[in-house]
Amino acid sequence: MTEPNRVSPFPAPDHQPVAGGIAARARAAASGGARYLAGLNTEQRDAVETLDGPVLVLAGAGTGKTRVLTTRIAHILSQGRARPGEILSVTFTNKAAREMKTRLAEMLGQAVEGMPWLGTFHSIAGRILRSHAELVQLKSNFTVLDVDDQIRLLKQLLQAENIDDKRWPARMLAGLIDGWKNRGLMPSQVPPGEAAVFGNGKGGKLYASYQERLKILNAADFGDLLLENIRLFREHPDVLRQYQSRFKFILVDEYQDTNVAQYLWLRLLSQAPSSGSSLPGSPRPSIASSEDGSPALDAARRPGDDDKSVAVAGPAPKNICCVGDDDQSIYGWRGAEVDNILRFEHDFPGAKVIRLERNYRSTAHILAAASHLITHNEGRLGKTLRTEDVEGEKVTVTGAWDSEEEARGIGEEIEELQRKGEPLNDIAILVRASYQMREFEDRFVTLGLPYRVIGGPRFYERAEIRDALAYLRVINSPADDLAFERIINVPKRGLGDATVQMLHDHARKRRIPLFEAARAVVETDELKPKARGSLRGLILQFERWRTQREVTPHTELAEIVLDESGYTEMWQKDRSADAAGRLDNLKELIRSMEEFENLHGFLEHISLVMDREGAADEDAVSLMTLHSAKGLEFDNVFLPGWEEGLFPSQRTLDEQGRAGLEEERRLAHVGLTRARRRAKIYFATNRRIHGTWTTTIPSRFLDELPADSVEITESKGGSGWGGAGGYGPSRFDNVESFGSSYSTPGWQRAQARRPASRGASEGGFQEEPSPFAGRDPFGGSFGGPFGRNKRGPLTIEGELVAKSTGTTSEFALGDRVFHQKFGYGKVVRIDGNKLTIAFDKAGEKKVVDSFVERA
DNA sequence: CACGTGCATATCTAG
DNA sequence: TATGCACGTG
Repeated sequence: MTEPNRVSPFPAPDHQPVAGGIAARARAAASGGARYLAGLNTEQRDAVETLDGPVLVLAGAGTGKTRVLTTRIAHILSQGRARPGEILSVTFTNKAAREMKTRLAEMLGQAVEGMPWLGTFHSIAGRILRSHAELVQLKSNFTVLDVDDQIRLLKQLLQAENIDDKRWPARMLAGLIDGWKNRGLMPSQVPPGEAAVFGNGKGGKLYASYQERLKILNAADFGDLLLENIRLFREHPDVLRQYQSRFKFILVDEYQDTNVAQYLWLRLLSQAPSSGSSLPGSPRPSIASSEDGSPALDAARRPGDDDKSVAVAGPAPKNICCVGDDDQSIYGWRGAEVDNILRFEHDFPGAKVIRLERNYRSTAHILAAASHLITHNEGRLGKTLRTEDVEGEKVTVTGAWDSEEEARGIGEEIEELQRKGEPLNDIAILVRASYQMREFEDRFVTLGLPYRVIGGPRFYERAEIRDALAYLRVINSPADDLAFERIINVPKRGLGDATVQMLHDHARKRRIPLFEAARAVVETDELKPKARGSLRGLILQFERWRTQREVTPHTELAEIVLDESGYTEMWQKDRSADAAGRLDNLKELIRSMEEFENLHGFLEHISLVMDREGAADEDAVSLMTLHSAKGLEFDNVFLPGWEEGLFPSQRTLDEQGRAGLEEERRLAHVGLTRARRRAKIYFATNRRIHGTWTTTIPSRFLDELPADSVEITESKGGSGWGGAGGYGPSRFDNVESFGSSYSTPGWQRAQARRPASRGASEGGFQEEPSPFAGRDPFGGSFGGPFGRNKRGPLTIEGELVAKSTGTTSEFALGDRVFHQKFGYGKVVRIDGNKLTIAFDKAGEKKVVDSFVERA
């Protein structure tokens, strides 16, 4: 604080009073000659310093996007252009929001408590909605429904309408409704043709009644958080104006992923407060009349002014800055509109477009491969990434006979890297579809190679977490029917469908909540004595918990509830493999409750911000889908499964045609650009699809890589068919049948390298047993594509275990053990540090002893 | 009502 | 192949 006198004009932000104020600290930092600007390149600096008017920052992969965003915020603050509470900064994921907060804190020197409007689209929209809930027929304590609740509710509606939910699954309707909401459509705005496709023309009506039900339940789904927010703004211009003048600056991360609803929301907020009367009506309005008073933040207007005086001071500039990369738009299927970013200059006239093209992440070869690949897309804004890094290793392309060999090859390469001292944390395997992961998991388990799966079911989507939350929700609001219904018979209490149906009927007739209905029904003889007693017991328990709530801390209460309800016991008794993990999750849930003031506060935020962040300290290979890899980077990246049908996915091609292909290509681009030093692509000639082996052809994307940056290598795990590795015999040999696409230099070389003596050129491998089946040099089975001897005698696997210690195992034959993935089992064979275990559920498996513990 | 069996089905997946 | 769900039986 070199200039303490300048601190006083800045009242602490309205929401989170912070001693010392971020703005003040930022400005103090700035007084040292804007140190935060040092180290930025010209474009980055331009992106940070262009504060007035709309700005689109096209930030290619690895060009320092987050850095620009956070520095820009620091810059705004230090220039005194706005207070922390006047900057709206939106991201898609909690993770991204957290990261920005952390980086900002580093930059400004302390925890960032004072950025109340930095968050995800949903959390911010939800927060605005809560302050004005009554204007959209909700109460401020409305519940945010998760997908499960949503489905349950829709099922009820389908039943009421007598629609066969087999022909018309609730899931499908949920998808449609979600899609409509993503596009900003209220029930009345859905094109009649579209509404009719579901349930013999009842789709639109169902959507409408679903919305009605939500209001009655005082609930909103994720889509509503934005959609209702838009409605709020449209129907109450005064409220809109309030936010328009509050937010002096808007920043948007990953703009290419925004959907129409988010676009509309941003557009409303980014308009000047006084022109708020002309509201967008159509989903894609163009902003007329904005050239007039665009930039011009009056130099006289300092942030010391309060909102009111600013509003009077004249039209606020549309200081919106969107950062994104059209080449990384991979969520089209989720409603994202690449169009939003492609049309930015049109939507925000006078916009300045800044391209960040200097890549700080990857070596030249990797970057060349990724850039060249992506040029095959047509609809793009166009960027040319460049690097000053070394050339590095070429991108490798390796063919494997089948997916098992692929996994073996990658496993071996990883062990080689490991021997060279490469940390496993710097290695990732990125797959197109999650089912590809299994093969790698199996392989790593046998190798004793630590790995972690990123993505998958999110923490709060897990059944045990939602069950636990449902108990708490019922305690918190007795009228939460969906929660009550969820746990009424969990654990089993003998209260099945019949009972629930009865309660429903009663509740509907009397127009009372289910819980209320239950209370009434137990006083009657309508239920059998057993069910009645059981239900009464449950009601009494809830009433007791509600009383306890007044005197017990909420974390403790949660423990009591889980305990007394028998829920914990239910999982303790469960002997399935994941039961232990579920109990851990419950503990984790209770631990996370500590961060909140009370039960109510916890529940209000839970569905929006719960994230599981697994223990990441351990050194392990990361395994994830390409989608969940976005935003991450690793030194070494393996990209298996580059085959037609799988990648690009046939289904995407069928459903989306050319657009689908382009999105798949962007996915490939994302995959490659995750790599800092090594990118290794694999494809298999044979892959099992739903149980049957199919011969595949290499992905067309391989042909789109620049020959100069690619090296064709042999599979390291290729001992399977004579150690030759190379390319599997397939119809692929018949180049003519694929036209010219396989005549690229890379392929010619690939062809040339193939062992001619193998003479495996006649197709038809799908039907005929491979001539090489069983011919592996170790005399064992090689687990070829025909599935024989899959779990045969000791194979070469044994030799691949790099870290066999030679010490004898601490386990004895017959020991009862537990394994994270396979559950409980008995040791039936010991071989050094490798155990063969007969698992109760998973059958016989060979694992390394460090992966099991005594049960 | 709880449990077992048979059958259809099969991407990616934020909030 | 494997999982989830819808139905039928004990």
